[in-house]
Amino acid sequence: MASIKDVATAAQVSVATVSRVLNGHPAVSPDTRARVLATVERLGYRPNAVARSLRTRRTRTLGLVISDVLNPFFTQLARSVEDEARALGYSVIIGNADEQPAQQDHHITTLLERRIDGLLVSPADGGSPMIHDAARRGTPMVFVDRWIPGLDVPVVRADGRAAVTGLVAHLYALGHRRLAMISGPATTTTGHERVEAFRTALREHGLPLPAPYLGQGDFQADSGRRVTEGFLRLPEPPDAVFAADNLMALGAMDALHERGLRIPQDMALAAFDDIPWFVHTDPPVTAIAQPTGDLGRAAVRALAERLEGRRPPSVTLPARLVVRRSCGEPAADPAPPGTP
Amino acid sequence: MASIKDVATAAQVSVATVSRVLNGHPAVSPDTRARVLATVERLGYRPNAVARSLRTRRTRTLGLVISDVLNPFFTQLARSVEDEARALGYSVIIGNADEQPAQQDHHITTLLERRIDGLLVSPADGGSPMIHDAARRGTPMVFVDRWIPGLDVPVVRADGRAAVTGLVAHLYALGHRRLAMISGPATTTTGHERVEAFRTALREHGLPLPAPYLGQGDFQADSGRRVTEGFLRLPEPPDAVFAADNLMALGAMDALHERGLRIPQDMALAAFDDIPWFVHTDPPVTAIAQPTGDLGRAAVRALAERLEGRRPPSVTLPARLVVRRSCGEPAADPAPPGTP
DNA sequence: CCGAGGATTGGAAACGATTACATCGTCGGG
DNA sequence: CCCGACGATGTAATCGTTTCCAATCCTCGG
Repeated sequence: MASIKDVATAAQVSVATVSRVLNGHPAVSPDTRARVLATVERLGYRPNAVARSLRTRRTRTLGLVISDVLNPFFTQLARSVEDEARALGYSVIIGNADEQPAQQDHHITTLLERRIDGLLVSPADGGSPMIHDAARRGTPMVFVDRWIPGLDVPVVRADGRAAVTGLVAHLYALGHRRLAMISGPATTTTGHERVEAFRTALREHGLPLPAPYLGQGDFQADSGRRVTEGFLRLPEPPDAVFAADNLMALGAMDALHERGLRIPQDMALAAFDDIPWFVHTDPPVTAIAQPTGDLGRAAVRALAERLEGRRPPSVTLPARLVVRRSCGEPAADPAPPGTP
Repeated sequence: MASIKDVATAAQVSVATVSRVLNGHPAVSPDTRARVLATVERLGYRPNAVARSLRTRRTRTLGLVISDVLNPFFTQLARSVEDEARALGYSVIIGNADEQPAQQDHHITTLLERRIDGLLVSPADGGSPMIHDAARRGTPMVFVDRWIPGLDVPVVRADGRAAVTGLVAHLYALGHRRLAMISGPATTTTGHERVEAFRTALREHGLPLPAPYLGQGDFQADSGRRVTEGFLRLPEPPDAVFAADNLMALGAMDALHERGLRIPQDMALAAFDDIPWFVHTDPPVTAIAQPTGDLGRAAVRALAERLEGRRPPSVTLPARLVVRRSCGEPAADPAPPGTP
């Protein structure tokens, strides 16, 4: 493959001049520029980003480590991250941790070896030594959605507490009193936070959250199914289940359908994270929607600021309740009454 | 950040020796090795993959250009590609074309500049000059799912024709006679091929495919909705619709639900591409399932072979019909009667 | 006791760009 | 008429590795 030297030779100029033309440096005479460009075209020359990065010590690449590509929430996030990054002139390398800390660390390692300019992470666990390490060494970093407490790293996330409160009120109003929850891993901030919000909201309505009504999931569909089956075996099963993410809600639906139970008559169901398919499920699922696109874009912008030397603040955006039919009657139409 | 030179100095050896230790070269004495490794550890040294790639002219990175990250089919594909690539020691950079040739070319350009070792593409259109160019220059390349005719590039894909025939038979058996289709862009091979398979299958049953019953979509949900609305405005609307991908099927469901029409009583619906959510929609959607994971893995293996200098053959795997309830009664259980 | 040959190790040349600095005309002002 | 400045270009160092080749030091057989 042709190198800058080949172009220089063919155009009868020095490599410095070719480089200047390619980088739009002003100090090049118009006809030299034209000659170089013509030669570039003729040889089909493509600059070698590897060499360029070695010299400039910048790759114009961002790393994004997410916990699960198959989760539509993260897919949408990745999508908006990529869009915004492209607009800012960056490429994105996505690493899928699959909710496994080991894989997450593998990705972080290779991303750092590749000398990405900055890192966007939604940590799969609370204490990855690799992330601590990266943060300590000053890798420009921003957390999205989930974060690790105690690190001086900006966090871009949605606050679902108000929406959870709204959801509990909604369930209460519909007559549900035995509310259960399928939680995410306690090691993730979102896993922990959503449970706390739920517990608090229940307390405000004078409802308990007995231990058997709090099932431990791992944000994957199977765990939702397993926990739901556990609920159903209880002497007094809950009459409403709140899943801490969309995949576990899916698992819960599986379990209920399998037993021939109807939603919401036999059991109400709600989920954290809204996804396009929730409109089409049977019944449509009431969910708490995060402003996913905004999260991704804000995270990239924050990271870009860090790369320019500034210290961007954390960003918290509101989530909102989207009422559909999986908790009971109302829902004349899918217009969201939740927080704005 | 510490470089190999720093390690060499600190360990009192030459950079050559450090490099040998790092690459597992045998000609290093055990205690030198130990000393170097200790130093690496102490300094927290991370090899610079950029410099390494410049020297070795390999990046151990594969590029994957897909047409739409939000489409679960491609997400799953990306997932399996990444898994297999990781197993083979490669990283993957994903580029999302969003069904836009311009964005596709942008991604291919930057991937080539980054000197990825090989390229996996599911082209968004039929004639991208950029792809032709890359192929002509000998970039190791493999097409997945979609391909561009006339290029000497291996194709890894699923053949849906048998399954489409099965689907039409299924619809016919259920009494549907006015079958319509929402097709993908004619410029994509899959778009074209699925229509032809459908048309052929109809002919075998003595059914016509009148022009108004063939709606042009673009593989995105909105187009499915739009085309379906068109069908409904026809003097004699179809009684069954086959969408050429899952997103357009989603759009079709939207359109039908909005008008208060029931599936399958008012209109049967089937889709190409099976996705986890089709089990939970109202009603569950009959679909043609591609062996997505196998496709991704086979594609990576083919590309890896090309990188080792061999010339892997194209691979075609069968798709199969998964009968659910969106076309009519039967479906005692979701066991697929289609092709094996 | 000597040279061959193996085991270790170091020196230095790439890889393909960017960029500080030097060079060389040319030209306008004093 | 001379000088400093400016515009256009070239030279060469540099980024952090890998790897070819040579040098060194032993060990051992003859």
